[in-house]
Amino acid sequence: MAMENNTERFEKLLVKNGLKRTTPRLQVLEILSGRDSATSQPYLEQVMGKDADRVTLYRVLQAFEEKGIIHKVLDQQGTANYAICSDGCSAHEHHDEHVHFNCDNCHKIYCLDTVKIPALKVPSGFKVEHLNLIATGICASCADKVN
Amino acid sequence: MAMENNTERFEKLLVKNGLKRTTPRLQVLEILSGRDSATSQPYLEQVMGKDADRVTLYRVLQAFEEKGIIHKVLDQQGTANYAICSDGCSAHEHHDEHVHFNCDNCHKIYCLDTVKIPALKVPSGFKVEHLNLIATGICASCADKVN
DNA sequence: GCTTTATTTGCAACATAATTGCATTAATAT
DNA sequence: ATATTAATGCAATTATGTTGCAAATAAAGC
Repeated sequence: MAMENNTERFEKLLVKNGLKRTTPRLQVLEILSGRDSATSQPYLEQVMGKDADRVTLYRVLQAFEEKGIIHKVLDQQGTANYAICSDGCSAHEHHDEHVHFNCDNCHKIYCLDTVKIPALKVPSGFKVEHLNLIATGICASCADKVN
Repeated sequence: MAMENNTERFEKLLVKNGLKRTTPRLQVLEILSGRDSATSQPYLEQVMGKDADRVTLYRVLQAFEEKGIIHKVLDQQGTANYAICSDGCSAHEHHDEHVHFNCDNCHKIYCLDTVKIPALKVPSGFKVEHLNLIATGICASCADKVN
């Protein structure tokens, strides 16, 4: 049980990014870290309840995204979902070019960190900066339940 | 100049899909067909102006999408953009699994019909139904202008 | 061409989501 | 402990999307 305390880790993360250690921010990090898939903005709003103003949540998420602490994935409905970035991310370069999987059944969004997006041939003249691949279908967990 | 008139083509397209030939519908088809990239809902709204109600536009786009006449692409901001489907599309199966290119400069969305999405290896258990790949960067036209 | 039928539109009302300005509060530095 | 700066919460506003319904319009039948 010598593992570092979550809150401690998050506090360091905030300081490192020049953000103050505030309650709403720690709360968001706690929630996001406790989930195995990306978390939708509406869900966050619901869980935080009256603990934080809706506006604050918007601003916290925006700040985190700018600093590269979290990354945003839009699902097929255009709803924003957020997940904590792996260590490779930074304010200047998000290494979030892994595939996201949007389950049609449970609507969770999984970051498939291990699946890299294959290189792409585009028409000449186009300069690709980022790739964003969302797969939809049935996730492993939902497929299991059917059996 | 023996080429078939646009309006005529569109009227046939509507009838074929069991939709009545109405002014707002023809207008939307005209606008979409006159552009080299997908068209955002807000832009359509602006161009149509008071010619059509906002609600009508929503319904026209929805009907077209259901029939497979157009397809929707969400850009990186989650805004809906629409493009006329290539002939392979139908109500039951959209053959829109080509790459979309979202220009960071002009914000246009191009359908790169010629670029196919490469097959993908996902973790076992996940069943992929559809793939959706959006590349962002600078489009050929914007890259040209810089020179 | 006129009438009937069914679809489509436009309006109004409503619901939801997102943004902005500003005063108050809270966190860090001195 | 105080000063300084950042962050929050509230109120107001704007944008975005949805629903029900009456009026208008398109296609079909006479």
